[in-house]
Amino acid sequence: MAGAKSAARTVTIIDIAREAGVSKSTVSLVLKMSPLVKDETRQRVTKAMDALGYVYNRGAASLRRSRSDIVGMVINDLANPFFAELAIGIERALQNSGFIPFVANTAESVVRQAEVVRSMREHGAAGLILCPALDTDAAEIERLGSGLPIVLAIRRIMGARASLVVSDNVAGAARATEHLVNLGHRDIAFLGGIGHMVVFQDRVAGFTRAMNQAGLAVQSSLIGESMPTKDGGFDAMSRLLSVDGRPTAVVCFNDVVAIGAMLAIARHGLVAGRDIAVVGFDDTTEARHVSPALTSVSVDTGGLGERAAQILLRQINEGERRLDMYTGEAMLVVRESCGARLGRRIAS
Amino acid sequence: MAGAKSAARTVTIIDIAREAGVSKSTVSLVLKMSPLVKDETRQRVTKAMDALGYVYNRGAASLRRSRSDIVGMVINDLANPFFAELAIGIERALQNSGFIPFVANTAESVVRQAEVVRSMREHGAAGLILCPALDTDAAEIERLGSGLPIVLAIRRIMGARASLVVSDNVAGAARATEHLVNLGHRDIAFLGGIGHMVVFQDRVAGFTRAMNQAGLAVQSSLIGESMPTKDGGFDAMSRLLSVDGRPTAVVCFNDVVAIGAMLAIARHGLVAGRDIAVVGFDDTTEARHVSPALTSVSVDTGGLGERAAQILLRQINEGERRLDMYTGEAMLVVRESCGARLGRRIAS
DNA sequence: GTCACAATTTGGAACGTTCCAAATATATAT
DNA sequence: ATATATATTTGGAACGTTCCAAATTGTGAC
Repeated sequence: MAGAKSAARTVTIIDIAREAGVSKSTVSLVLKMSPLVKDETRQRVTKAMDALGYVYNRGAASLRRSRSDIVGMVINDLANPFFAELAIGIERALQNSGFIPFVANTAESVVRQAEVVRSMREHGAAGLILCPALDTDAAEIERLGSGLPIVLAIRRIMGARASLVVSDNVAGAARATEHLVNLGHRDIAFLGGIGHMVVFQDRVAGFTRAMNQAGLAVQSSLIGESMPTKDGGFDAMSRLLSVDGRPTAVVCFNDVVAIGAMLAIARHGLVAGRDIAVVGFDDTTEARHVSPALTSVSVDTGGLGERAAQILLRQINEGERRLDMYTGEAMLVVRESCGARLGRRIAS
Repeated sequence: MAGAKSAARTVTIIDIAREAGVSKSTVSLVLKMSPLVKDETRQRVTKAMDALGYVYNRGAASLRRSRSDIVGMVINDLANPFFAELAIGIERALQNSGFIPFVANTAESVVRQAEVVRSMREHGAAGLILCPALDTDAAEIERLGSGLPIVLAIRRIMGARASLVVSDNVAGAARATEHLVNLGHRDIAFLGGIGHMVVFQDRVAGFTRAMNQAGLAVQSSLIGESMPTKDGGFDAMSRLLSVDGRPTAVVCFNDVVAIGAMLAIARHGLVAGRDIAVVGFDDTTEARHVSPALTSVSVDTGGLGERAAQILLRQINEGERRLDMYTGEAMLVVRESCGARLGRRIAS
């Protein structure tokens, strides 16, 4: 169809102009939907455009207008469903904004992170949504972001001057803990995550607050750090189980840790939700899929992403210098792994 | 630090030239690592660059050279860990190629797919890796891709003129089926997937071939279509279980379907791997995380992604018109859900 | 037919880079 | 010193768009 164009020189606005018998300026006006151009002209131009198979050159355009329609989205671990959901939320919110996201995965590498951010800047990104890699500090953020609007998502970074979208980790962990307390648990452990992550600190803080409010002490032996992965959760739980006076319930750093922990529980011949109550954090889709289904703190991941996008857009469009901060609500979703559904209350 | 530049006009190659006392051409040479420029000059220039905080404008560059370093990556469902892994594989292979991926999620919408592809072309993408949305046909591919190198991943599309990277669905399904046959199963069902997906057809073909080779008939009642989701798998399995003469084993369209099926099995008071053997397809990370661990056909997802990227790069760099096709090997990974680990052979 | 005004259309001159042909500097041989 | 070759450097002229000020066309009133 359409006759084989051989040499394939790119079709430009000027070719269209010639074909439609107008000037390039007019074509440009048509392109930007200007109300200035007469209807009949507009039609002639659009006809010429798809006759020649024109494709708009955004690069050239943003060179001239010196602003682009690209926003960067830098994710520390796309393989993690939690961050994938976040990314999708961001994309959704960007849908009709006139901006298009540039996604990159850093795999928790600060080096790679610097590379991709640099590349995004070189491509003229108008702003950045960043889920910082594990060892990113405020100085690094400053270095990376200098000048362009940037919103940090999920991982708070002490001292960083940037907008922020996080979930209410303290309240969420507290709520999960309270729930376990109400079910009659007294010996409750916190499992997984590494000490220098702010998210970890926040969640432990919530845990501790709820424990104290219930008049319970938090012994340091009941806070078991680990990598925030399934294997980490498995190991940490195994350690906990091999010791006398094991807890009757655990609040986990996140869902993957919780799932690892449940595996360890099963490996010890115990049943999660019956012998030991487990609750996770983030409420990823996996939480629903494991068996027993995981009770988890839901943070409306997609919603956080959308919010991050909105904040970024506002910052870009209004040239706001003010830093924004949004804390998403955390709700407990009760399923089976905490034992509540069994009507069972495990006394200490 | 670095003194507040107020008006923030962008720093260009020309500013650098002035600062370093050379011409813009020289700066350009430095930028492209040309061996032509004298070492001492090069140093002066680089110094000027980070003194002024220069950031390269790739847009302008690719306008002039009329080729960009962007490749598009269009994924039908990023929330699905399988495709997320694929995406990561692609990104990894692109890492040091000088190209940077532009990722977009279509959420199985053909409309959205057309939009994002268009946007990528407007941004000058040099090529495209496309995991087509569900209802994409050859004509649509033609429309979208016309002109630029494009490789289709995972989902084959009848009649589409494009390079292709898929896993060996026929052999994989056959292998899974044989395994069940060897364990003594006679009544084996195929579960999940929808009839007009080519992937479905291929996997059913492999299933049928293996059954026939074992002298077993495939009754149509034993092929249960469903959406390729957890819920779909749950429903299809439930249907199967409520009927007399239920199968003793099921080959599932993919892992999510299998996980849904296992849920249904549990709901019926049965145990997957003991009462009914289940095998999945794709071997996503989830397969390892469920309990009982899911036996699945592994397709080296990341590897497929890398291969797709390689093919695309070759096509771009060598301007090859020839269409490439790669079929990734499919291996069975035996875990618990098929019962093999129990040493148990379920007689029919 | 002329005037004033609104509605359309239109040539350049940017935007920040690369590329080419040509200029200049440096080294080497005479 | 001169000629020759080699190593560096350098002005434009693109690339495909937008924007501005100015030109052209159309309309209605006189």
